[in-house]
Amino acid sequence: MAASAPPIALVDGNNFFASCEKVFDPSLRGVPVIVLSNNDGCAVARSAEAKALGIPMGAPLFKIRDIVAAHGVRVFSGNFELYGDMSRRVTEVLSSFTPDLEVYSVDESFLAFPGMDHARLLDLGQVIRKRVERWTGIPVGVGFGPTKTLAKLANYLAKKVTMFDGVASLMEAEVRQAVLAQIPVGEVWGVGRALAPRLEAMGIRSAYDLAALDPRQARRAFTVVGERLVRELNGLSCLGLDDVPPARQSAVVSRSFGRAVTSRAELEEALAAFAHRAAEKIRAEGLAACYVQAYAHTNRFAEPESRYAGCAGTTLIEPTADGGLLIGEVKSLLERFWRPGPGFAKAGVMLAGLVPEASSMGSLFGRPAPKRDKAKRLMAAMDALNARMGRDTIKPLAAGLGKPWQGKSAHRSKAWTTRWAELPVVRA
DNA sequence: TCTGGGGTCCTAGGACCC
DNA sequence: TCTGGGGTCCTAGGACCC
Repeated sequence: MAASAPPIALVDGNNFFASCEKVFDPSLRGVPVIVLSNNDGCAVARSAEAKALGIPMGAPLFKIRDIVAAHGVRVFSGNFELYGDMSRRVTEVLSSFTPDLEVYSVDESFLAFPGMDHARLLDLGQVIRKRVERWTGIPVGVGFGPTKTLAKLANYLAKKVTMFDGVASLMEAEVRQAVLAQIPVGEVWGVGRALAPRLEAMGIRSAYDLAALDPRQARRAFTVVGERLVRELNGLSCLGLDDVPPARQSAVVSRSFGRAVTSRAELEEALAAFAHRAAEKIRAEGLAACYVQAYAHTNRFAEPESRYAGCAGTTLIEPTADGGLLIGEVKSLLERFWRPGPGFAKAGVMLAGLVPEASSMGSLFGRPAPKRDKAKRLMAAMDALNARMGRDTIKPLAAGLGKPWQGKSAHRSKAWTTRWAELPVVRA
């Protein structure tokens, strides 16, 4: 056999958001738990017990009220501050195993183990599971493969097949031969809603069928994405491990409203709040934006005749991360697409064309340097205070005090780990 | 009554230039 | 009558991911 590719592990949290809630509330053990998206809209995480009740991923809460009531399902509003912090803790534990780590999402990381003996991988996987669970309280699954795509598939098996006890490996070609035919093609990482039916129409039903496709044919039918899929499934690594996260290209802040917004002043306030938050995000990464866009639309499930979507964007004279300036921009953008009448259900602000702040050296037409520097110091002071005292300790008035447009969040748990006032209390 | 948010990559097609 | 070809850049939109 050719020198095989170094093992890659995919480690991910089981039912991550639901597990985070369980860590801090012992009464949730053995009980069905769901976590809702923003605005208490859909179930975005389900504990094993909730899955067993047949609650589908992404189910709108109003459609599962009956199941929730009948089985005493515990319902939580998304507490993303908590999940973010728990995610950071899990990553910290994982980095005790290898420096070669890519944080792929809030609940998933790829880890590389070059030179590791394949025979020892399953044991290593169990050690990882135990350490993460003991140190953070979060149960995880581990999948090993010579490529990211195969590591993802192995992770799928680790969860799906009880016998694997949370750890599986697809390092060996013979194992893949035996197993891939059992996996529906739609489970392959990168095969989504649109691609799966097209593949099935071609008679490609399993991961095995897809792996057997001629890469050139895959490219013709499904672009380079398809070709890469086929190669990755055959153990040829096309997707490297990014241990340094690539610089972000855009930042979006958007929200669904708690109720339809019909007042222009309210919509303007919401957009200002989003612009403020988006500016905060890019400042935290030392970036500045060259382009800003604002948008708002009515309920996307409404009758087509009554729908309206407005959107406007502008290129900035000089890159900026100044919240005050960006708030001014979105206000004038709103002027371009505002329309009285429709009740807006959701709005958002996008900052794009992000560049390192240091490279924004101003322009002939930009603001004079002293004014710009003053704004910069103001932003830095605000960020420092908010970092210490908690988000929105201070914020621009334009971003609103009342927030009548704010989404629903009726079942929020505490920010147990990130706010002093909400620290759990232990009684002996 | 009630249906998330935040990203990336890829392609097609138009504008523009030589 | 006849009306190039190729490259680049930008944007919009689709698909995918979690």
